[in-house]
Amino acid sequence: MSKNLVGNHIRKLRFNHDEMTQQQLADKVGVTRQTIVALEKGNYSPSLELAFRIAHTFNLPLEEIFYYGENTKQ
Amino acid sequence: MSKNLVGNHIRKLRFNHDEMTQQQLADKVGVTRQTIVALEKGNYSPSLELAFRIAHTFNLPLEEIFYYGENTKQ
DNA sequence: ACATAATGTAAATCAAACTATACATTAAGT
DNA sequence: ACTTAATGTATAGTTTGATTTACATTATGT
Repeated sequence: MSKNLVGNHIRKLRFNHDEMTQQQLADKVGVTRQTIVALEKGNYSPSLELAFRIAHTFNLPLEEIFYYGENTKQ
Repeated sequence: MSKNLVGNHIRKLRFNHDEMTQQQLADKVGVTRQTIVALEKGNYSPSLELAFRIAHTFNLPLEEIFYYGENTKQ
């Protein structure tokens, strides 16, 4: 329950960037693959710190990856 | 330990916005005053969800309030 | 001098992010 | 047919964000 209000485009971005795998992204940002899986599934929203690291990895502003709103899908 | 790598301008912004008190900001974003205190002190970085709510309250993009880097102060 | 509002600090507890491990499924290569 | 890489799913456990409560300090107003 307690639905997550933060969505993201991580999955899409992985494929736009070199077909990066979940494991590769996990390694780059310093978390486990399970964390990436959970984020892509939308199970929970990341810490701000992790969000910054992911944004940095994709060379994008944080708000182009993560979005906040009632509508889960943007 | 485990120093926090995310800083913010919350305190500055409170005074730029109507001299908003910690309690008022806490109420607006739906947390307790202690959470605001801890954030201003830099004790930890907020959840991404809370970061979005704070940014929304100040009508600013998230990255103008929160920043990531070795240098704690921006 | 007294009251009140805003802030600082601290510690116990709760809730959510994140880890670790494990196993199943699908697709691609040899 | 077999192996390997990538992904899906699940669950118990650890870490850390956030709450709650409580009390101290400083400034302002009366």
